[in-house]
Order: sequence, then structure tokens, then C-alpha cells
Amino acid sequence: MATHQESRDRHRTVTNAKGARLKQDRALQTQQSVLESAAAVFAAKGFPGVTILDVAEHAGLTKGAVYFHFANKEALAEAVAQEFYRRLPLIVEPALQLGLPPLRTVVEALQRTADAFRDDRVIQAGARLQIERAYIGATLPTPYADFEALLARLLTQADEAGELRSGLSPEAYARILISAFFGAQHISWVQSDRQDLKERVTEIVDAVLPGHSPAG
Amino acid sequence: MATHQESRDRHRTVTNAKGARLKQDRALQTQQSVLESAAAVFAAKGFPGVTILDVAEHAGLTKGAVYFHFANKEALAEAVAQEFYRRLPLIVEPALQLGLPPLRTVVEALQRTADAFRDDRVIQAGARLQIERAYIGATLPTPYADFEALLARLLTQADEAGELRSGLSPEAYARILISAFFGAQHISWVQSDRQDLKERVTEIVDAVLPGHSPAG
Amino acid sequence: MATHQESRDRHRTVTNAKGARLKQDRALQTQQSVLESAAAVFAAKGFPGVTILDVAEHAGLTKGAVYFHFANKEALAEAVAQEFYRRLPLIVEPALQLGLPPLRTVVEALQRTADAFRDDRVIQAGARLQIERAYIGATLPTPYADFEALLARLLTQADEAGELRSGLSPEAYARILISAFFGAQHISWVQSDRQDLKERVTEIVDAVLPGHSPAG
Amino acid sequence: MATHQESRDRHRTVTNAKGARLKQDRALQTQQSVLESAAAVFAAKGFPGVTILDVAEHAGLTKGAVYFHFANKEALAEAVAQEFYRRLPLIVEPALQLGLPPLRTVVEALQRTADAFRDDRVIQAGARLQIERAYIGATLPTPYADFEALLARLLTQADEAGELRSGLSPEAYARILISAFFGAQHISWVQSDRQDLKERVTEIVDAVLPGHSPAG
DNA sequence: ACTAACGGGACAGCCCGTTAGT
DNA sequence: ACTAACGGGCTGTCCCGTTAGT
Repeated sequence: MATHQESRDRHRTVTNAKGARLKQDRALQTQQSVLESAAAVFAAKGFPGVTILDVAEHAGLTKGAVYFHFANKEALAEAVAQEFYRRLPLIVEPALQLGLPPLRTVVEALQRTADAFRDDRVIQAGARLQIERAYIGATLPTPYADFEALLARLLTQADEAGELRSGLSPEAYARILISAFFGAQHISWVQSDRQDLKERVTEIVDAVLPGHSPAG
Repeated sequence: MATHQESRDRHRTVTNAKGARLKQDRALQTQQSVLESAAAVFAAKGFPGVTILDVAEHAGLTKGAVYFHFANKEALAEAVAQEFYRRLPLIVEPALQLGLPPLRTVVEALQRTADAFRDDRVIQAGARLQIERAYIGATLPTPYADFEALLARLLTQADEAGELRSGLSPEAYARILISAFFGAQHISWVQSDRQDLKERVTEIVDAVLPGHSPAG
Repeated sequence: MATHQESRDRHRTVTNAKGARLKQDRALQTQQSVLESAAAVFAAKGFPGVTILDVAEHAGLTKGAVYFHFANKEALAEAVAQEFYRRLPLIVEPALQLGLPPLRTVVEALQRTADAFRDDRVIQAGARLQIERAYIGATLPTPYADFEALLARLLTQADEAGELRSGLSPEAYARILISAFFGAQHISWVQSDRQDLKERVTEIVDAVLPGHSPAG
Repeated sequence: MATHQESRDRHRTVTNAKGARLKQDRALQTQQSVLESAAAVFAAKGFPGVTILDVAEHAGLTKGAVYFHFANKEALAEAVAQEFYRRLPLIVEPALQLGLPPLRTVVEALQRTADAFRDDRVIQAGARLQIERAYIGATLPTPYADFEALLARLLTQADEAGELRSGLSPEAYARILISAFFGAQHISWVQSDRQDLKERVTEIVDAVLPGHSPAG
């Protein structure tokens, strides 16, 4: 439920199912409410398991109202996925401002992301929709591409600072971390509803990025 | 498509939808064909996306025939998942016989598994059904638990042989490898239909298990 | 087709498949039309023989529309049965107002009921669904309990007025009349589509309630 | 379960599904067993509710075996109904031999029939199939016609002996008794699994045929 | 902007009856 | 005479998306 930047949302362009700009403030709130509801039910039941009625009831509306704001189920999923990809960097950003050495920054970013996966419904929904992309006709972004690029950048800095063991490229490390994070997130979800995700992520960085902390 | 031990299959008890033993040889082949077809379509379209008619047509049969062999869609998925979990150790087993040092054995096992994920429809289907377990009423085994246990055993040997960096337990290494493998497998699937999975796995073991090869 | 009190129907609470109040006038008519159609096809083909498509087509709608108004086939049958039990007393009531002696009132009530069984589709459907109760999951009211109670009350009055032969209780007479009516109705249905039901009922009251008329 | 004349069954012509005479003794027994099983399940679940598999399993056979003996479900129902109509007079016959006065004979016949309805699966099945005749394509005999004729004959004798109140013809009395018996049988089935049928029948004859007993 | 009502189409599961096989 | 296996077809239910109505 973390909503780091709702104030900023007011300034985004918001359109309804037919692409018309929403004028009324009530509509904006309704649309946001539908999106949050969609995230909640997508996270809980997955794209194929969710009906429009589920979304509507979760939002306290009727199906028709949902269809006024989103053209169809697919569009709803797209909107949630976009919100997911919009939030990811916002979760990481603060970690970049801490002035830590590059490797520690990577660790910090991953751990904050782990927290978000545990707590934020939109993030959870996005992760699930990401997996279920095949059921969503629309073209979702390449999974975690931006996040991987961000890690690659940080790791390149770390490499130049000599913090990285040689033998593998920074890009390879980024790929590995993304894979491991994604896998850990999924398995942790199934086994403990992501309660142990942070520890799993810590294990991963300890193994993949030795020397990232004084204790390493 | 790997069929390492079909000769052995003859001796397994094979039952139809009602639990009755199959007695005609043709039926054994039909059931196997249905199962392979189910694996193929589950791998391609996922559990919610698959129709019983899909399975039947892929096998060149009618729905009635499919329902003779499997009680319902769920039972089909369960059978495929079971076959998945049956095959996994069979893929790894040969790697254990090579007489390699423990760490190299782990690498070998993961790489053979990567090949199987790339080539074997049943493995692919199993991986997908594993993800979609929520849509399948029946209770599937805990994901990759056996595989993780196997890795943990090998890694314990490696640890005792001093091949493992200290700081993390063998169990932690097993968890990490499973997570990374699972994640890599998924991302590789989306991005390259698993064509680059082997390289990704190689990257992973290079990063997580340094010193496993003369080159490492 | 007797619709003695449609004006009163307007004031009953009418809900759709999900229990929501119907708010549009068109919907009220549609639902009534579906119910009448259901009665017609249930009367003609019986619960197991009726398809939802039968009902829909008879009402000039699609299955989707039917399912908006009734949750499932069972709910349709229940609604028809309820309407049946609602109409029965309304058929009898006028006979009670005629100021006839008790025994004659009983006769009058049974004869009017016989007419209704011959003419009213809902009554016919109700009678059939009553028989087929085992196929309907829902619990229908005990067959003809209210009607039997009503007869018992009238017959008690007759007894007190000395109109009843002694030897049997009023309740027993009520049971007998109900049984005989029900049986006559069924046999008459099979043999003459209930065209001779009234005469059969007249025979019955002549035999069971002698002295109910000047001619008796 | 009363099987008054199984010894006699051996001499009836018995044919299989294709009309061929059954030669083997085992087959005769199997066919009889199938018929009894059909009666049991028809009595319990009704024609539309019964599947051929139900019959087969109740008889400890496979569907194929049932289809060897009976062409289809309809033929099974017909055979059970025929057995029903064959048994009815056999239940009554002994009552005719008692040398009672006509009216007492009628009462005796009805009470023995009531016992049979309570105890004999084939009778119960026949009664139910009779009601469900519309679902059975084949033409069943007019319901209870023979039984009604038998009663009419006895009642004519009673009339000639002056045992019958005037005002109604013996045929009318027969119709009434059949209706009342049939109705009582059905209601008693629903309400008490026919445990109180005999008492209901006694009530009926007390009311319809006064003077049939010293006590009347 | 939102609700109520309706159309349309798909799919799982079931079961009848037949055929291949013994 | 009987079993195992298979073909074929139907129907209840669900749900998506649209339209009528407010």
C-alpha cells in the first residue's frame, strides 16, 4: 500500500476507456480506486483468475463503472503493470542518494525492493502480471529491463572502483542478481508469502557480491 | 522430449480416470500420448489457457478419450507435474556418476537441467504449471524442494572438501542456486525461448561458486 | 394463465440472480416473462428435460439474460414452485367468501383448484416440479401441506356442524382428499391432458363427502 | 425385495439387446441381475437421474455388459416397467383366493399392494417410472389400467351384492380408489419413505368404502 | 459518470452408445 | 459373454463486453 507520490499523480495525464481526458476530480479518484482494486485482486488471484466483477466489487462499484475507466481487462492489467514499472525506480531512488559506495548501493537498492515486494500491492500485482504476461494480449515491457540496466550501471561503477571480483562483466552480475531476485521473490511468495524475502535477498548478495560490507 | 527410461515406464502402475489399471497395450500408449500432448499445450499456453479440446486434438483424439484417461483438467496437470518431478532427478543422476569433485558435479547437474528445460516439453510444462499452481486445485509438491535438497547434499560435500567459500551455509548456497536458476529460466524463456539459458546458468555458477573449474 | 392479482405483484420485492432489487420497469416485465416461460417449459418437459436455452428461447431472450434474473436452473424451478404455492390459496380464497356451508365450500375449493390445474401453466408446472423434487437440489415445501391444512380447517367446521360422517377425523378426510386429488390430477394429466379432471374431482367428493349437496 | 415367483422366471422367453434368445444359464442370471439393479437405481434416483454406469456398478459389471443385455436405457426402463405390471396381479391374486366378500377382497387387495409398494424394489421402480413416463421414449401401458379393471370387477360384484352405496358406479369407485391409492403412495413416499402407506390406505378405504368391515 | 440489464460465446464435465479386443 | 477403450454431442455455467437508461 506504499503510495510514495500520490501528490504527483494529480499532474499525470489521466484518460478514460475511450482515451478522453478526465475532467472531473471525482472521476480521477474513482479511476485510481479502480486501479488499486485491480492491483489487489490481480495480486491475489492473478490475471486469468480475476473477473471484472471482482475488481468492481473490490472498489465498491459496478462493472459498468470499471468499463468506463478501462477499455477491458487487458487495459486494466496494462495500467497496473505500468504503475509497477513506474514505482520500481522510485523505490530505488532514495538508496542512490545515500552516498554509499557502489556495491553497498546495489545491496541497499535490492533490500528496499524486497521490502516493497513484501508490502506494496501494486508491486506484488506487477510481479504476478509479469509472470502471466502470456495471458495479457498487450505487450508488456521486457521484464525488469530498466531495473537490470540500473544495476548494471551501479556495478560498472563498482567495477571501476575495483569492488568487483574479476571474471564476470558488470552486465553479467546484473543479470544474475535480477534472476536470483526474481526467483527468490517467487519462491518466497509461495512458501512464506514473501515474509522471508529480505533474508533471501541478503543471502544472495552475500554470495554474489562478496566484500560489499565490512562483514563480507 | 528426453525419454531416458521408457523401458522402465512399462513397470509403473498406470491407471485411468477411475483408478482402474490399464490393461490393453494400446491404452498405455494412448495415455502416454495424452500426457505428452498435455505437456506440450500446457507448456505453450498455460493451465488456464488450455482447453481439454486442445489436449485432445493435439493427441489426435476426442475429449471423451481424454476423459477416459484423466478425470479432469486438474488431474491432467497433476500427472504432468508428477512426471516433471519424476524426471528431474533422472536428468541429474548421470552427472552424479561422473566421479567429478562435488562442486563440479553441482555445475554439471545445473547445466544438464538447463538443457532439459530447453529441450524437454514435460520439463517446460512442469515449470509453468509450478508457477500456475494457484489455478490448479490440487496440491502440487513444494516447488523444487527435492532438487534443492539434492544440491544441498552436494554442497555439503563440497564444503567438507573445502571447496566452498565460508560465510554461507551449504543450504543457503542451495537456496540461492535454486532461486537464480528458476529466475534465469523464466527470464530466458520470455526473452529467448530459453535458448540462452545454459549461458545464463554458467554465469550464475561462475558468480556463486567460484573455483569450481580450473578456469574459475 | 390465470393472473388473478397482477396489480398486487407490483408491490412484491423482486430481486435478480444476485439478490439485488430490480429497479427498471422493463426488468420486472422481463423477469416475469422468464418465469412464465420457465413455467411453460417445465410443465411441458419437466425439470430434467428442460434446457436453459429452452427457457430463454421461449421468452425471446438469450441465456445470458435468463442468468441475470435467476442464478441457475434450480433457482428458476424454485421461483416457479413458490409462485405455485402462492397461487394455490388465491385460487381457493374466493370460494371461502361465498358463504356456503363448510362441506360445500370444500367441494367448491377443490373444483376451482381442478380448473386451475387444467388452465394455469404455473400450477401445472408447480405440480410437476413437486413430483420431480428429487432432481431439484433446493428444498421445496412439503407437498400440499398448506392446502391440506386449509381443508382440515374447513372439515373441522363441517364436523362441528354435524356434516361429516363419524368414524374418521377431519384431518384424515383432508389427507384422503389431497391424496385422491393429487392422484386424479396425475392420471387425468396422462390420459386426457387434465380435460376430465373436474369430473374426476366431482366423483371423488361424491364418494368421500356424501351429503355435501342436496343431490348427494 | 419380494420375489414371489422367481422359479417361474426360468420359463419365460429371455432375449438380449439384439433380440437373440439367450442360451446360456449364466447369461440369464446376469440379465436378471441387471434388471434388479436397474430397478433398485431407478427406484432410488429416477430415470433421468440414472446412468448406465450406475446400473452396471450396482450389478458388479461393466457398462458393456449392460448393453449386451439391453439395447439402451429406455429398454431397461421398459423391462422394469413390464416386470412391475407383471407383478401387480401376482400380489393381488392371493387375496382373491381367500373367499372374502367382495368389498373385503378389495380392501385386502389394496393393503397387500400397499405392502408391496413399501417392500418391493421393482414395484417402487415401476411406480416411479410410471410417473416419469415422459422421459422414456417408449410407450408404457396406460397407468394402472389393469389394476383399475380388476377393482372394477370386484366392485361390480359388491354392487350386485348390495355392499356398495348407490349414487356412483363401480367403475367410478375403481377410478377413485386408484387415484387415491396412487396419490397416497406418492405423498407417503416423499414424507415417510412409504412407512405410513398402509395406514393411509386403510383411511382411504374406510372413507370410500364404508361398511367393508364389521367395524365400519 | 455511473447503473441496470442484456447479448453472445466459450468451456468443463458428463454420459450415451459403439467399437476394438479377449 | 464380457471388458476396455473411445467417439460424439450436449448443457449448465460463467464471464466478457455492450447497450439502454438515469
